[in-house]
Amino acid sequence: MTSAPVTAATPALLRRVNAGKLLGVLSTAGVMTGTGLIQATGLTRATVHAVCNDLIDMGWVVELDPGRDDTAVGRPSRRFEFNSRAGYVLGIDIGAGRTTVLLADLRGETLAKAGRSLSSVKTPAERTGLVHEAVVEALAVADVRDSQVLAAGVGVAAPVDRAGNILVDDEFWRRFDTDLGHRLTELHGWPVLLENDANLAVLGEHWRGQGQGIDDLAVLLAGERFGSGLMDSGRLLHGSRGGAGEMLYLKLVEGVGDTHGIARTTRDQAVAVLADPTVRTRLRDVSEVTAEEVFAAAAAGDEVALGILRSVAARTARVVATLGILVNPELVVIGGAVAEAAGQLLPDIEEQLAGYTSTPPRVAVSSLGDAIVSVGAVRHALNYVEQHALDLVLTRSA
Amino acid sequence: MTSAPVTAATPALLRRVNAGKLLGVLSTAGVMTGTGLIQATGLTRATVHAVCNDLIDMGWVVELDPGRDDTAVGRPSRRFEFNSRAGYVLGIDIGAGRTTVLLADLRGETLAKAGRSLSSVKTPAERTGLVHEAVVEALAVADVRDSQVLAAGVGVAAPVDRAGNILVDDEFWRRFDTDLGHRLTELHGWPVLLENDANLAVLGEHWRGQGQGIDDLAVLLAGERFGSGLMDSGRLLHGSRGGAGEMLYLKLVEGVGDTHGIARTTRDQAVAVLADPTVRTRLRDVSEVTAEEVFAAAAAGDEVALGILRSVAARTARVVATLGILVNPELVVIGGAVAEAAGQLLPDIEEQLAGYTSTPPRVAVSSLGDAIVSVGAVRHALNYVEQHALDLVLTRSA
DNA sequence: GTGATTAATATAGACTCTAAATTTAGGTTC
DNA sequence: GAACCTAAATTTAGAGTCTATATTAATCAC
Repeated sequence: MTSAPVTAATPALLRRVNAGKLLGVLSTAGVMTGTGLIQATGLTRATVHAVCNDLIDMGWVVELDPGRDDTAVGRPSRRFEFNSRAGYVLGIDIGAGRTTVLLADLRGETLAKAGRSLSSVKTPAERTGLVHEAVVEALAVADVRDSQVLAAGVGVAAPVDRAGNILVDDEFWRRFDTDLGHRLTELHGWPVLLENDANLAVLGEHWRGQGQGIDDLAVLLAGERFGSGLMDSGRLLHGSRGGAGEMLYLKLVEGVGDTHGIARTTRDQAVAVLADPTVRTRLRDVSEVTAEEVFAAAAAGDEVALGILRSVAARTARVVATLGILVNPELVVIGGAVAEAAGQLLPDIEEQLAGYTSTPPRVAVSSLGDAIVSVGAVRHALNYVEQHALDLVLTRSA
Repeated sequence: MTSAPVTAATPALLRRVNAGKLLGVLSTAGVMTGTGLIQATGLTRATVHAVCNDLIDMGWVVELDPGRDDTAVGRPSRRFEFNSRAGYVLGIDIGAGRTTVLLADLRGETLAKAGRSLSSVKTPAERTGLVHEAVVEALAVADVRDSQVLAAGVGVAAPVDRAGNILVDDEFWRRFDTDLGHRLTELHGWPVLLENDANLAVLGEHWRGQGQGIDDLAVLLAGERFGSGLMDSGRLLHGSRGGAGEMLYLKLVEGVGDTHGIARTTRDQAVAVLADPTVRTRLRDVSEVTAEEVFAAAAAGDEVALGILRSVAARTARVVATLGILVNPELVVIGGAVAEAAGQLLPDIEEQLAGYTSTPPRVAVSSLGDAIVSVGAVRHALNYVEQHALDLVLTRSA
């Protein structure tokens, strides 16, 4: 009835539980004394020391010179610190036009970043090759070897089931390498954890973005196409085929009609307006009509641009409303290529949103920029490492 | 890092874990021998016996006369059985027009059922009074006392947060007694677990309905108003203010426009059609136009009624499509007052659904009838009991 | 009855934790 | 620099839990 581990509970399980707890405290706190750990965990000194010795042997914890925290009375404490260099993780974003690789230590601090454009990619093999190049570059910058990488989180713009399989249902994604994960493992040896990009985005925002401390959270990737990642009670929603957060239903939403994101809609509307030669706007002066140009013109007071943005905001509000009502997050974070500029839209979006529900979610704009997916990928990899910490054998060279 | 209990793990935790595991096996299996439990849990005979003795002392398990399973060789085994009468639970559905109470044993078998019409209720106190009456009746029928009831699950048609608070945002619900839970606890003494009715419906379908074994599940209550309960990976979605599954977004969905359910829409469309005196249909013969009459007429081949149902099916398909795409359940179960009749709509709904997504959820009609919420309420109460089994003190009179 | 078979019971040992007594490594004070 | 103070480390004893193995018990077959 009560949930229980799969195997029988033997005395060794206690040590495992307590080691996990202690490691959890150490991984989020800084340097800690034995006494500090006693207070944080409720364990006895004898146990704390025994567990710490185990963790030191395993390589997860290092012991510093004895010392004290200013107040200097009594025998100096043993001081323990999480060994954030016991291993490394990779966070890889494989987008339509670009791949971004982050290398991080076990605290999630970024040690290196590398990227490659994928816009000219023709075959899956080419794409894998460029990802490989970026990974090699990132590892080289930080002087980290493959054997020290404990896991890699990889985000792709396709549904991914809970087992990490890329599910391709439409023609577009058939051009994608669904075996990407195995290829990377073959090349480098580390475990590859595939996940949908919007799902990783919500992990990223929950960890290091606007959604910190908010366990009912949605992220709306709003660049060229709308996509969303959903979190309820701190847990990522997946759906039966990895499709949770899929936005195709927008075709059925009045005033939306398709899954085009903010950037694309802004561009399309600008082009449509400019087709009328009598319309006067500074948008005529730009060499190419892009969303950025429209945002800039609006910021400069151009009435036509402002009108377009009002319309885009109204449309976005409807998207947020549907998500907000059905899934009921506390906060919806708007991310993706246009996130920064989308700040201009916020007041309009919030105003419109109030018209659809009396309990609208809060809306914020991502501060993670184009790293939103790769940061989430790092978090995804760290989750895996934390889950398996006591089973992993570290390469003790670190 | 690894999830761990709040308190420090002491040797007593092992016994707790193993007791929980053993109780879980016993509560789902029937009579089990010591050897059977050894195989099911991986524990040693010594441990199994020690734990069983504990559980017998606590009242959760009863020991039968030694005996054997046909194959008769060797010393007879001790035989253990989950004591499904160690306590009882209530499942209470408080709907707009009616309250239904189920009394069940700890295996979830229904022992008594009672109900009261709430259609003439004017005040919260009256409603509570009628619920109380129904509870008293159910307990009396099965000769169960309040002190033997371990928990009651209560479903209401309002958002309920994770702490069990009814959240009233609109005027309609202000007429509801948001303090209902405390009133019932005062009256009877047992813990009251409030939950949204559609959320309970999905628990019910997952437990004893069409959704058994399906962990990504949605239930669409489709009677007078659409409401939904969502489950991802076996876990109920709540949202930040208990609003997950809220259908108000349907106002924004083309071809839907409001949250009216199948019964109401069917009725409304029939009335609209009949307003044209030139239309010939057997619906003119009925004394009052109801959804049931339209379904019956359609079943009898009435073209006008069939046309209405096609339209209602198309509308319902859009509702299912939005849910199915965004949350991606494996199965959507249609429940509520019209569930049985809605079987007629299934082929149309499925056909339309295929037009909206290439990976539509399966659609089924609930077989739990009007007990869908109360059955879920029983499951909700049982979940609570299982969670707290080893902390509860049973009234040993049972 | 005697033997075979299966399970219960008893005993010894290992691992984990807590709790309390003892020792240690610094400071401070005179 | 010796005596004292303090907080932490270390040691020791004890209790709870599990496994593993040996012993005993109950039943059936012959």
